[in-house]
Amino acid sequence: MGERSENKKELILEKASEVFSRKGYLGVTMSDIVSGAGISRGGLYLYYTGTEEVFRDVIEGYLAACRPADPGAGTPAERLAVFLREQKKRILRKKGSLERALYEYSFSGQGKDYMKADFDEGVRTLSEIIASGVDSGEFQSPDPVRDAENIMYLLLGMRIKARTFGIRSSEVDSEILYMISLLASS
Amino acid sequence: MGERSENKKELILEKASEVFSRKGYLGVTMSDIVSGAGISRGGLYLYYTGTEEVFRDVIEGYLAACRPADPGAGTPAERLAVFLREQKKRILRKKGSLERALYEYSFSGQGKDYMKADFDEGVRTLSEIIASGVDSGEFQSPDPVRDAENIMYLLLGMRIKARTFGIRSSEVDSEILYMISLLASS
Amino acid sequence: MGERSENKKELILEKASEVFSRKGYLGVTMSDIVSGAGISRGGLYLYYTGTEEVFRDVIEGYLAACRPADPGAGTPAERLAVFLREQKKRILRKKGSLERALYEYSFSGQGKDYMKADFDEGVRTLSEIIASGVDSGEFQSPDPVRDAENIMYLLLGMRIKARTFGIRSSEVDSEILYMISLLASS
Amino acid sequence: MGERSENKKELILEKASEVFSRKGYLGVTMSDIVSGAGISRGGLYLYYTGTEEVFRDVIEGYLAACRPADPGAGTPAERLAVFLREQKKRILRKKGSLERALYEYSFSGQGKDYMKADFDEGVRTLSEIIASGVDSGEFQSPDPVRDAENIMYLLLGMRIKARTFGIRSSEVDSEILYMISLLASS
DNA sequence: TATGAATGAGTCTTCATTCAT
DNA sequence: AATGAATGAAGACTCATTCAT
Repeated sequence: MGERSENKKELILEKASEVFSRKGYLGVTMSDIVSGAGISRGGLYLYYTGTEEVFRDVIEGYLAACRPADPGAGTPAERLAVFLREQKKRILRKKGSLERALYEYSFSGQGKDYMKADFDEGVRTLSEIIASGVDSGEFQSPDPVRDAENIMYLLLGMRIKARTFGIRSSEVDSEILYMISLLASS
Repeated sequence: MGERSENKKELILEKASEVFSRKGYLGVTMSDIVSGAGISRGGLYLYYTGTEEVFRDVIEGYLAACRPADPGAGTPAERLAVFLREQKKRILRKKGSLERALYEYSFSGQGKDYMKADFDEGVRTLSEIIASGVDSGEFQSPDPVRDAENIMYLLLGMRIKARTFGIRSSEVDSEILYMISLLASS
Repeated sequence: MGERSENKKELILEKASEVFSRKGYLGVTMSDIVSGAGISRGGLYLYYTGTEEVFRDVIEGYLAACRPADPGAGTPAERLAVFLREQKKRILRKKGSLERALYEYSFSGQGKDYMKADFDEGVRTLSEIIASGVDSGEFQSPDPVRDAENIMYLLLGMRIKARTFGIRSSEVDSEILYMISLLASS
Repeated sequence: MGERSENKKELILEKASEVFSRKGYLGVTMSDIVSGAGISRGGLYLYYTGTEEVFRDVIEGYLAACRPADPGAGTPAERLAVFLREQKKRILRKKGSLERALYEYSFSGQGKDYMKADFDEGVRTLSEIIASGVDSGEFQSPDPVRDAENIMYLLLGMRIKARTFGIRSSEVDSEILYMISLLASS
């Protein structure tokens, strides 16, 4: 029955993820989550005390899935390419993207700061890749952390633009190439 | 009478601006706007049909005030400095900032796309400055529009970060110096 | 319109009084009060924030109406008779009695202690009557306050009995005669 | 099995008694009873059909424990003293007192009338003690039943006062001494 | 016997919007 | 042009009760 609970939670999260993806965070009601999740109004409260709690589970799953962008293996250039490819996917993702919900939640200022964790994690991974690239002579960067932050700002900006007035795949590519060109030791 | 109406609208917008600044877009109710604006519940409907219409007037004023970043005079380097100084102010602004409301509104996908207009406007101004700098030999840039977009992404990313998990003045400065260094013809 | 508000409040209190009288305090919902008071669900909240607030207004009116048991004029024996006659009415009252609601509210321990105020008020009035009777030689009482308390306990006990398993008018009379006989200076 | 059932019932009643003592009758939910009684939600329904049925078992045990106030032996004065000492205990009892729940239940008018049975039982015991005291010349009482009822009203009033706005031990003593003094054949 | 997940009705509360004045 | 009382439709949450296991 712990088993059954987990299954139910899975179902709820699946539906909830779809809802948060479609409606963002602030506009989502318990009813929204309930309808279609094959569960009753009251039943949802057996698993979650409110929308925020549901959202936390959903967003943690989402961010965890976004994260493993660094294989940890390969040359720095390869690792960077993998990282940026994943980021591009995240920027362009239509279905199931929780970016809007994430921003609405973060703006609301309540609860955990997933955006900060996400940003910091990106900076950490990226600066490590850049630093090792500098060591190997593949990259040039007077300040790997600064360059990592710089790239994260760019990616953040593109994610926002993608969710509001859209972005084309080619635009993302263009920016990515630019980032790489700056790091490439000429 | 038309006169008096305009005065009333001014009053409403003033209060509404404060409310949207504090609570974002989605969480604002007609009551929020009414209370303190010196107008009655019903009276608000004589001027606006709902929160969205109020918001549109508010945000248009806000964005207009953010815009005049290019004096149009001076050397390209000076014009760029002015532009970026204004952008920095906008990023760091605490009181009266409508960034959160703007993003929530844009995410919601209804109505006019203020973010696109704002972004495009920035790209236009900036690319023009860069292009003239290239002409004068002050700047180097193989593709002024691309560089302008690049800078706008960075600025957008910083605005978001500032509203969610905070940004320090020195971080903004660091990024701005970096942008300038890239443009400077070495 | 202050006028209209007051009228509306009157209407609400009238209906609410009937409801509290019939269902006690704990079982009463906002819906109970709303239905029949000629007001909408939401409308009630314009006047009261919840059942407790309504109850307070209702019970204060009720207790005020129960109180003026002492005319303050006449001989002590006459004043005592008047006081006890009023108390008897209160004990036997069927329609509109708020005793049950009062006890449920007092038991719940939240908010103001109307029972204590009511009891103390009774002791005060009664002991004053007895004391003046002792002065005039009509009554004998070694300790007027003690006798007043004694009588209030009896009355309280009878009120409770009346609301739970009933009391007959003759039983009340019998007890009242007994009280008087104890005070009468033989 | 019947054995085991009885054990389960014991457990339920123990916990339920604590709950009713703390929250009265009307505010108690099945969840309240279930939690801590070491029984499941559904399991409770195997023994009881709802809170009222549980309450009936609980209150019957409580009243039975309150009752054996008359040892049936000793002089009438001794028996009276024992009776009143037990009543005083009941009035002042803090932990485990079910008076509030009893009144709430009785007021609600559903089900058996425990208060009546309790009151009548008291009158019966007391009038019998008084009558035998009159026979032996220890007491004087023109109407033992009337005096018994009188005392029961006083005790009832004090129990109520104790549960609502409190009573001091000395107040109870004072009233008890008064009762005795009235009965004492001068 | 026993479990505890699940249901759905009921209650509280808020809010956009209307309307008589 | 202006008021603010009033409405009714959501939305959040709780609870007695049922039911598959």
